[in-house]
Amino acid sequence: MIEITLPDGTVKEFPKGSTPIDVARSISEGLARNVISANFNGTTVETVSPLNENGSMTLHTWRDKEGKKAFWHSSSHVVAQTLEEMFPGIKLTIGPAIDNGFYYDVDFGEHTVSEKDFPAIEKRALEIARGKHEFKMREVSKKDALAFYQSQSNEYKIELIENLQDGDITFCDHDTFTDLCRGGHIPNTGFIKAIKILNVAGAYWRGNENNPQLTRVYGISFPKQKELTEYLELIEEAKKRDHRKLGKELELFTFSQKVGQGLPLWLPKGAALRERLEQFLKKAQKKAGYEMVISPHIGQKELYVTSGHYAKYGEDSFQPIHTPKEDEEFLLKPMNCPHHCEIYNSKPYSYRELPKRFAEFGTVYRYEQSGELHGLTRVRGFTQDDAHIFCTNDQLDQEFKNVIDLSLYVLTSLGLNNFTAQVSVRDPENPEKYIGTVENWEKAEQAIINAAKEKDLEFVIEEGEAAFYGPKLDFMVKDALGRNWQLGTIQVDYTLPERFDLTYKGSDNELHRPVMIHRAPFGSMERFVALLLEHTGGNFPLWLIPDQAIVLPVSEKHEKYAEKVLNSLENHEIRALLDNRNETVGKKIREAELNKIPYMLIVGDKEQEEGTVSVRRHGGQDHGSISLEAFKNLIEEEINSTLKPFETKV
RNA sequence: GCCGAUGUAGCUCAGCUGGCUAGAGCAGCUGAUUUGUAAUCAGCAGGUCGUGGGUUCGAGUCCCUCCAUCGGCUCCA
Repeated sequence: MIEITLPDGTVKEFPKGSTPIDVARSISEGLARNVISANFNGTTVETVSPLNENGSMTLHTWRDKEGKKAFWHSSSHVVAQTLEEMFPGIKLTIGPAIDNGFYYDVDFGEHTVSEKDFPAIEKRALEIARGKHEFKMREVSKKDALAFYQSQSNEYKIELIENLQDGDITFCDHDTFTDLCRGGHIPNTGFIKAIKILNVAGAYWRGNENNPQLTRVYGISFPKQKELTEYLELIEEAKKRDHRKLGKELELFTFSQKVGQGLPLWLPKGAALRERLEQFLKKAQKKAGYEMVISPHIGQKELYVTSGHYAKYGEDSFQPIHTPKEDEEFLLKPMNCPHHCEIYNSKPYSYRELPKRFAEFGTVYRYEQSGELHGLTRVRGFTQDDAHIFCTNDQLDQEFKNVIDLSLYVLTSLGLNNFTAQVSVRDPENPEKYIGTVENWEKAEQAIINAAKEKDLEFVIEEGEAAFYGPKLDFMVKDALGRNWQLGTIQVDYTLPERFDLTYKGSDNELHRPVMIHRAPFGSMERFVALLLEHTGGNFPLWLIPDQAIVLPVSEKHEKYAEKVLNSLENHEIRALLDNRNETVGKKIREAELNKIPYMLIVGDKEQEEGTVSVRRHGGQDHGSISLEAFKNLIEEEINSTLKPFETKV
């Protein structure tokens, strides 16, 4: 007998050789039917593999993340089998589960696969699934594994196997299909009731652009057809929140081929919205002891050679600007830090004056690869809500924590509560990607981790995601389709102060090197507005939205009164429009709804007589006829309930 | 930059296997209507079919170049 410990702590005895499904059956028949994946002593095991020792077990169904992973991974096997049948001679590489579905990277050789092939692939894959073929794992010697893939001339699998230890190699068989696989499958293919091939895309072998490019086939599968339908509907709904679509509809920003790709043009409503965001942050920053500075949009090439940016990005940047004078070169500024270092350098500092906190809404230009540009989230010209804090080593910890507070204030004030905090550190494999001493890197990484811990911030550590000059704490937010974007960032930097020879006079009357914190709570105005659009669907908080109210006169007779109302709103600093077109009230309401204007003020005979406005909230809620004073209070209350002032200890 | 797809009026889209002066709805303009909580009616105007080239008697439709956009990959100071 063996003892199995379940997640709730209970221990049950089973005959040696029992399977996770047997364990599930001991709990309930229903669970036994639904269990599709299991974890034994911390590793994923097959639901049908015999257990021969004591241990702790977690069972997974479609409802949890691990279950979905097994489900989608298994589906990738079925799709791979289908592709191999339909396109003989292709070379399979890897096919993992992802957050939403799975993919398989395939070298299609002579074949091409396109959207037209999807229905046929889906049909055949489902046929295979219906066969209820069991997934069976078996151990294979390294020699046999290599021989298997040599017979298929599959250099990719051979490369994978060569990096594995003999004895650790397993194959998974189902139906006629065999794949190199470390396991984690559903019991059989019959659980898969719906399969959708979503798209194909290029992907480099092992993620390296010097390697051959494979075709990545993305798909998703479900245990019920209905769930697939619902998923596809969800995607359609999400597309309606696409910031590119909303930005156009709400007249916030645009792009022009003539101006150039990746160079956003902010329209009046968008510019006003952005201005409001900037004011919001400036107010908080003032409280937090920042001083505003301004620096030019270009700088001498030497400036970026000093900072190290030129060596790192010079070739891939906008190329230098030349002047009538020979040998004179300027670069469009790709970041503000070197300028701020020189601002710091404009005078000597005593330790008593630190920290210095220089803030600037600095517009920068980066020549992003054309294929990377994406709406307002990835552009070539953008404005960072940048600031650089110059402080002593002793102040670093507190300063960093203060910046975390400010960043959290920004995110939560705007309702972006579903962020992930990510500590981005060096890639230990590629030290040549970074500048600065190992000692300083360790100090900087430790400072960030300590501050994040002290702030009780839940965070993940990502290796290789650091900036080339220092580690950072990033706040990641997902867009409507679930893609992760970096918004706020806080970075600790010991390197630039060295390179720019920044100093301060300490209490010991000696010169010391300050530490530098780079930070941007929004990240960039462009990306922040984009994510905010996708999260709110264009229904911005009242304090931020371009037009807060619109006055809708019932007929021409009420135009005078409507103008009076508008005037009064303006006097109360309520941003309002007047729709005095010769249209029906129904139509004006419809358009105001489509334009997502929060409050519609309908004025007709009744309101004119009583000196009131009939208030309709976006979405249809009726506040009835109330006085302008009451409406003003309504707006004020709503704003005060969402926009709290920044509290700080500084 | 790479792989794949897309590009017709301000917007959303139709235009079958190449064949008369390229269509619709919305938006716009003009006029009528004077409207009470998500579309009043009529008329008018609007496109060198992303760009340049080619094939053809004939190209929105087929082929090539470039540009832009979309989905990924790589990159992201």
